[in-house]
Amino acid sequence: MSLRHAILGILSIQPMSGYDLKKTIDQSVGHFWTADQSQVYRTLAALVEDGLASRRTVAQDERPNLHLHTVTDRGLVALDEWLASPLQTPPMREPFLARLFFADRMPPEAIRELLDVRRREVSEQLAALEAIAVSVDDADIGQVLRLATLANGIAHAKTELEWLDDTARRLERTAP
Amino acid sequence: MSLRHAILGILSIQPMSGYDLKKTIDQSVGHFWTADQSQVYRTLAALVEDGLASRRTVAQDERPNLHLHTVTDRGLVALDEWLASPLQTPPMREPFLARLFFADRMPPEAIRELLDVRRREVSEQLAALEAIAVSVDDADIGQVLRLATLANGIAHAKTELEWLDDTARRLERTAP
DNA sequence: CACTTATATATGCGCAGTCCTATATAGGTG
DNA sequence: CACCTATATAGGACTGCGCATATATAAGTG
Repeated sequence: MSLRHAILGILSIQPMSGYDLKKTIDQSVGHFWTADQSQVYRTLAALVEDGLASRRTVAQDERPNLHLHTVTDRGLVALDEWLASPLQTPPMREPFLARLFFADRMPPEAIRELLDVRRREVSEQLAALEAIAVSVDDADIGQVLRLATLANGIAHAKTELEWLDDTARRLERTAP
Repeated sequence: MSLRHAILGILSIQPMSGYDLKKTIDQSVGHFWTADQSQVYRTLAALVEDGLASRRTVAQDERPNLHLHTVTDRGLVALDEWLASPLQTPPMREPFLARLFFADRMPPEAIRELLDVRRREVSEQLAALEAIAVSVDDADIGQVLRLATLANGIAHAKTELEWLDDTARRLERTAP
């Protein structure tokens, strides 16, 4: 649904090829959005088709040609409409919690292991986020907002780790 | 992917009709999973097709007939295999953060409003979760795990609210 | 020369899920 | 009697997306 809009947003800051767009998504907004490579190209094609972006083939000497994508005026309007449109909370779907909910079918040590694996994953995520985050003084609104999205991921990762500790403790107190 | 398994899990606790299953999903696991009604029926049909569940038509006097679904032995095996299988973290997708990331295209008061709307939504979610949560002493492992999934939602909701406060404060300090 | 890697774009296949609509039974309400 | 609500099941159309694969250019490596 809003990969379209995320792409419009990125292209509105910096026109680029599908290839660079995929890399930008992974690097700059990867902490709150992911996109399959083929889906990026498909979505770009759809945006051009709908007149929200335009493409210009750029010949390169030492690399294959690329399509440079730029947001059109109509694209900017669509982007701003999306930004101003009512928030619709996406359907909750937490596969890890789904497992935990039914995990009492497994022996206690398997449950502990499940929590441990989760802890390792979240720890890695947290480390990756903290490696990106930099404190900025004298920031403009855009920088503050972008940093806030990072801070969001960091805060939730820390909460998840605390909750894992708490849950593991409760389990130890319960398991025989 | 794991609606199949969530359904197997629920049916392993209590055999029921598709209709009741949909209600159970909304009420009991709604804080970490949602499912469309038609998808519930389709998934049930697929489970029966694959021999993981069986259905028995139950005639009712004062209501339409229903299909009572029970997990088969093979279904229980599939459920346990899923529980023991490696966790695969789902792709990150946070539409709200996506918006916030590009929100500096909007005037400051629209950004404030975006944060406020989010705060109201999360507050409601938190209230709903806290209304369900009950403290239980003398709980078995299953109860501890089920409560933990609730506690997870509550912890993250609180974190989100704190982060919203923090972000709003930073914005006030930045905006002219 | 064959192979691998990076750059760059794109299609085919198929699944899971959403939205909408249809169908049927039965009780309650105006 | 018409209408609404709850119970109960299900199909059609469509979308977004993931995975695999194909294609092409060019540089570097063994």
